[in-house]
Amino acid sequence: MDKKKYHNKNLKENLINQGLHLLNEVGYEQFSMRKVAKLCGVSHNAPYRHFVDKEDLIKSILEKAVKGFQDTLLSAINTNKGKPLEQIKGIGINYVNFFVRNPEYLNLFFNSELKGEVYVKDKQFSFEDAYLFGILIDCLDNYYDFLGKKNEFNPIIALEFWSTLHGLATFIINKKVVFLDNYKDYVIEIIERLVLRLEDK
Amino acid sequence: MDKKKYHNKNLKENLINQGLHLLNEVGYEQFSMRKVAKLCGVSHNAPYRHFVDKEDLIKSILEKAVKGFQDTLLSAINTNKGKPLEQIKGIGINYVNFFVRNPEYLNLFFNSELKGEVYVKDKQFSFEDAYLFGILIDCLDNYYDFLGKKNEFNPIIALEFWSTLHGLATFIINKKVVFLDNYKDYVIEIIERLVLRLEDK
DNA sequence: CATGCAATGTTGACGGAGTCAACATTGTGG
DNA sequence: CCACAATGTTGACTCCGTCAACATTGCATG
Repeated sequence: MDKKKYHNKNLKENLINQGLHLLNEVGYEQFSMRKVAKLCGVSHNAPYRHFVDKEDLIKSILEKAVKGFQDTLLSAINTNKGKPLEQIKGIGINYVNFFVRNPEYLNLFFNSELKGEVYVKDKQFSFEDAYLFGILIDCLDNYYDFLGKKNEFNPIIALEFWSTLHGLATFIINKKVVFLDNYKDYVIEIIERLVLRLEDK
Repeated sequence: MDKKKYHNKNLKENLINQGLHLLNEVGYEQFSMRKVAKLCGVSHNAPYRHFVDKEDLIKSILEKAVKGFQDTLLSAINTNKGKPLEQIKGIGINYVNFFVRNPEYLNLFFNSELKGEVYVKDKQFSFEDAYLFGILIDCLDNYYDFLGKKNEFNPIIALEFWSTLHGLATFIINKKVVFLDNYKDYVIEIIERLVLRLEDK
């Protein structure tokens, strides 16, 4: 084919895709610019024509990975249309599941900046990354609307909900908590405790 | 002094201390075996007489760092003797504060294994790392005792409490949530919401 | 169509890193 | 006192990120 061509035409996209695979396979520590270049059948310096440095490439890889994350959350919404409570539970479960299946991303998503768009600006605080939590917050907001008390929605509730999911995912991935049978049941239990409180106050 | 001596007598301890400082100053990414060796005024291979590899040295550094973490939590207990509720709140605040002041440790503590001693073994799940959460769980257990319903203590409550704190710390450190004024007030608010539920059920 | 420049890719080099092997020094127990 | 284990040094190897110099390609402009 055109494998031997000097100009690749879409090397940039290739680097991102191969980089994504490499990251999943060997993890962040073993990830290297030169390995990605080799996977693309290109010299060790070719990537530098498309990314200013390693961090830049990784950032692009993460943007793609985040899309997968968002799809996971959105699927919980789409399979529970008209049932906002079920949507919330589904998002919680899928949030944890995603990181259990892709543990490498847990740190990468939250350590680097990605796109730092402000999502919600409250009088108390602001959520700084629409990519990562926009869906969850919209969903909670929607639930309050469903309950007929839209104006009672307090962003701090979203923050607490989100924090709990995230901590839980962290501990499960790193085996700080080991569930003796399927962990999903306990994730659901915690989510239900959280949801219960949403109604209360 | 005895700087020039061939045998250092306590190089191992020195490597851990200098390594701790280096880790705090330059972060995990920039941390290197050779830099630590240089800080100790020793050849680049001397550390290998005391640690089998880089991971081994870092593990030792973390064991020391965890002691600082535990001290932070214990201070909340000691300054609130006889007031278990205040102890819990204090632990929550100090937990978040510790990682805000030492953001490097957030990932290091929870990604590597440290000492994987099982702390609580329940019929549902087990907490696998006494170092990291033993104090918090004891404190919650103690609070239930104080309330006169010791047998109602459900480990899943500890898991939820702990997860929330951890997620919160993660988001604050990585600026996913930016508090417009002092973040501590909001941490307290979330902790109080958590504590409130401890009494309920 | 020619040509010249920007975009893209290659080669080579550099220093920093982890770690292995061979060697040097020291401290200690018999 | 001496042999051996413990500890430290030197040098080498490979991998890595990245810079500089050079090569090739494709496209726009005349």
